[in-house]
Amino acid sequence: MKPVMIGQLARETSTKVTTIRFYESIGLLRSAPRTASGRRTYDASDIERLHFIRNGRRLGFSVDEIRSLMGLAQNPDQDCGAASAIAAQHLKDVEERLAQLAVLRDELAMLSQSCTKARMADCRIMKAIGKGHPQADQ
Amino acid sequence: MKPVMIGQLARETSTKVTTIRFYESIGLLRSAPRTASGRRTYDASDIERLHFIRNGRRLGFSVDEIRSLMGLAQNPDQDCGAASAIAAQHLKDVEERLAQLAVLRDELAMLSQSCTKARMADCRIMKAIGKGHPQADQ
DNA sequence: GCTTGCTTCTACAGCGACTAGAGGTGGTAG
DNA sequence: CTACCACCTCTAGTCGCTGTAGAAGCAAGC
Repeated sequence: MKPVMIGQLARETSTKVTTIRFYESIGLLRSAPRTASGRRTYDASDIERLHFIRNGRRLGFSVDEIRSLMGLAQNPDQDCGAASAIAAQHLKDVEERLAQLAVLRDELAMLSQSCTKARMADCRIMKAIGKGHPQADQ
Repeated sequence: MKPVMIGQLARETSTKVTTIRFYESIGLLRSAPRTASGRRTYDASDIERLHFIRNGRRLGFSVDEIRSLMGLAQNPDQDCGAASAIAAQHLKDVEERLAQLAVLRDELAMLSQSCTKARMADCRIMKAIGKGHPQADQ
């Protein structure tokens, strides 16, 4: 019930103090009320909100997406179509990156396998990376 | 044989002009010799070098890794153990990211599936992201 | 009341790998 | 001669933080 200071909030949400201040500076968290000596104080709703942000980030949502989601939550009676659309789009993005990364991995695996422990000048890895033009000495 | 200007180099390597200048500024490309009027000129070896850089980047190597690889290539008689170590490490990193991303995808897929087209206030997606603390109104 | 040591404060710079823009010069084609 | 493009430099912005410097607040022990 009683308000906590920034360090306590940081501990409870596994967030760095500097990150909390950063979130405030970009308007993701409200401007926290201050004590007489200027220290930020937080209540239960701030903790909740920061949990939401951190979980959102952990799930790979951008700050802007999180901002949108929290904005949508302001209208509790609206249906959640917009929110689920954001989540669906994000899932699609992640799936795409996953596919790209898998291609990359295969390419790198081939590269690594091709190594014959040669001299640098004959290294297949170097040749593979340098491809695009056959080697022209000098 | 004849030297080319930056635009031509950009076209041949599918690189933006600004990126080429950026690579020069960070020492990834040499300081290109200039014409009388101050324009950069490039020869075949620059094209080759830039191909190497672009392919390396496409494969996800960091600029520093590329720098190291190109540095190693200066000693053509050394064996390529160091180069293949860089590649192997990078492959490992990619595999790790891939695994993390797969976990993320699964989590997001569950999230998306859980949507019941409810009011925002009852949205399961929002609740799942906000987890960490049960909702306390106000 | 003084010191110690932790927490908090502000303000700003830095990361990586570019990208974009402003504002200007050089060279050439019609 | 003028229009147009390619090129130049320099600076700032992107994203999501992280780290630093230097000052001040605050509780506890002596």
